[in-house]
Amino acid sequence: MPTLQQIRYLVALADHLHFRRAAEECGVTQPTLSAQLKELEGRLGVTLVERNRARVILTEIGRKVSDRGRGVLREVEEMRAMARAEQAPLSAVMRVGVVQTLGPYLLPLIVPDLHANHPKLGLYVREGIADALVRSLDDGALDVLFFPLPLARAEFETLSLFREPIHVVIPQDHRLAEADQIDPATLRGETILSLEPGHRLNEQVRLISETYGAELSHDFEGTSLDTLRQMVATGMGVSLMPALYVKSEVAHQDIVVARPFRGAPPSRTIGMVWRRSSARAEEFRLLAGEIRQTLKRVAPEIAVLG
Amino acid sequence: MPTLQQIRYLVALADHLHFRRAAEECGVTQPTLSAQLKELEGRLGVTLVERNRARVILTEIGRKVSDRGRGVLREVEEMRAMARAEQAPLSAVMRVGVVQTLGPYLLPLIVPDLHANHPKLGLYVREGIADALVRSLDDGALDVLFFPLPLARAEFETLSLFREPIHVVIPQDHRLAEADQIDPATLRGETILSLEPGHRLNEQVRLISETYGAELSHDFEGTSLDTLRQMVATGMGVSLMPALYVKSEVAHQDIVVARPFRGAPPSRTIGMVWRRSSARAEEFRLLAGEIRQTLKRVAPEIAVLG
DNA sequence: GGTCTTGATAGAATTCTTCTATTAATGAGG
DNA sequence: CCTCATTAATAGAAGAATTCTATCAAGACC
Repeated sequence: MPTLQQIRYLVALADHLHFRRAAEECGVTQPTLSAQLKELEGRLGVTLVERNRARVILTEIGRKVSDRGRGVLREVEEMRAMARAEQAPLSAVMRVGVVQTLGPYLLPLIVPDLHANHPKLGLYVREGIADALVRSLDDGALDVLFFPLPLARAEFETLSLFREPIHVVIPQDHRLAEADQIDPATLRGETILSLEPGHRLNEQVRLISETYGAELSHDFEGTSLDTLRQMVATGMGVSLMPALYVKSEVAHQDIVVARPFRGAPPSRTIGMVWRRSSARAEEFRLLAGEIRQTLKRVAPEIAVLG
Repeated sequence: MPTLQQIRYLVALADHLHFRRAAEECGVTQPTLSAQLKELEGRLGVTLVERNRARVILTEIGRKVSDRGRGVLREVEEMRAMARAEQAPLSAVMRVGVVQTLGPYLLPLIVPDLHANHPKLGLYVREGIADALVRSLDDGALDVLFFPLPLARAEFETLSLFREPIHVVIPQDHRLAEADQIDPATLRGETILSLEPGHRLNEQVRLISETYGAELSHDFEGTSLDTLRQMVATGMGVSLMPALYVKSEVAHQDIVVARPFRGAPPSRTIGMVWRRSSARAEEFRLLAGEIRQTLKRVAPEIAVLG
């Protein structure tokens, strides 16, 4: 196989048609370039250059090979440029996974700031349910997750971002809507609508329901928080939804209303998760810091952690 | 600069996601591949691979770099293939220069055979007058010439192909047309039309005219043999033209006729010329051999040499 | 808890690359 | 015609790099 160095020498020679000057451009001596060019000819099995003593002429094949060589060197240069760009943190594509119950309501809050501060940071976002995300993170298809904690996996490193209160979502004319805050005890006997199993939020809602003696509906399970909200609006029951969803989709309309719990509200903790072996851990921590700053400003209703 | 070897290793690792197997494919030991990959990461300044002990995962940039690397290796492979194809003689582009008074009448005779025997031989043909052709050969724009000999240039190597008789071309009703062959002495006093200066044929015609006491016309000089033939047809004079042109353009029509000289006819010798330093000399000799064979068959009126 | 597999590491051997010094060939100029 | 300058090739030594063998450390698996 020819070496890149040899290709460099050939291209330089094609440019200068002069051994000494070509060698100079490559920062080597003329015998070095002579020898390597001969070696290249040997490896390719063809004569690339007519050495005329008086003059240097590329053969037809020499011209073709050096043209191709130019392409090779250009590609290698681009490869190096890619790597250089990567070295500046938060300036390359980051493949992000986020649970469905969070992505559409969190990302619009943080992405504008991120984009403004790091215009070269590309976010490739994939939404999914817990299982699929963890698998993708594991096999390297994703770099980092925004995910409900805790997530007990030794090979992952996690970092808490914020605690997001769970609110009660009820029809506007529901009896519970009368109070500004919901006493957990008043949930007893209510029908709670929840997402289908597989969502982390489903488990959490089930837990809260059990704790306060509410009935978890198994007949109707939503595939998204939006369908769940529609179901609540038809009077099929009430639901428990995270604060960022409420902020985004419930607060500004009035078919259903959201009420916080009284006292210490149930909440879910959202954090970032990446492979412990990831090369970009530092970058993720940097990112977390910025996200916290942004959230403190744009979403005071959640408790930023760390 | 990364080396091609390192790129090979990275691509192999990207394929196998396994150091030992990747090393095996590359025909080296695992520590070699490990070390070179680390070296590559050092040179690029980025982490390409997450070394998880349990598993190997490419980083995002690692994927991008290895994809680019695949492109680099492919280009290098094509370069090698080009060189390999070149090694089979008469299978690459040959840049041929030929004098205007010969090209259109010789090449149709020899190209069909050449193409049949060497389908991959590409002939790039450029016609021109002597001076321009010699300059192009000299500076490497052409590989070989078909050219009237002798051509005394120490840096060129020549090889005779054939001797082409010069015929007398005359209007059909001309007094000279009565005989089957022309006695040179009968040319005395005739007006001879010739090509403009710069053509080798012009010099030769002038010489013959002087020898036999004919008048070389300076008022009308043709830029091509075809215009010369038209001028002969209008009765402006007679002309001297080489046998292959006669065969091609005069024999099958009857406004003008061609007559050979009686006895030892004047002739021009056509040969091949290339730079002594050319890498393809052997190929040219091979080519000459085939051309001679072909000409013996398709053009018995010329004397094949060598 | 032992065994197997995997990739990293250390140090030696070898192979490649490059350098300096010199030679051979060519062309220019007196 | 004879130097002088220029150019690329060559030889041999020095230096750099790659690769190898042997070994280690960390998980995975039973």
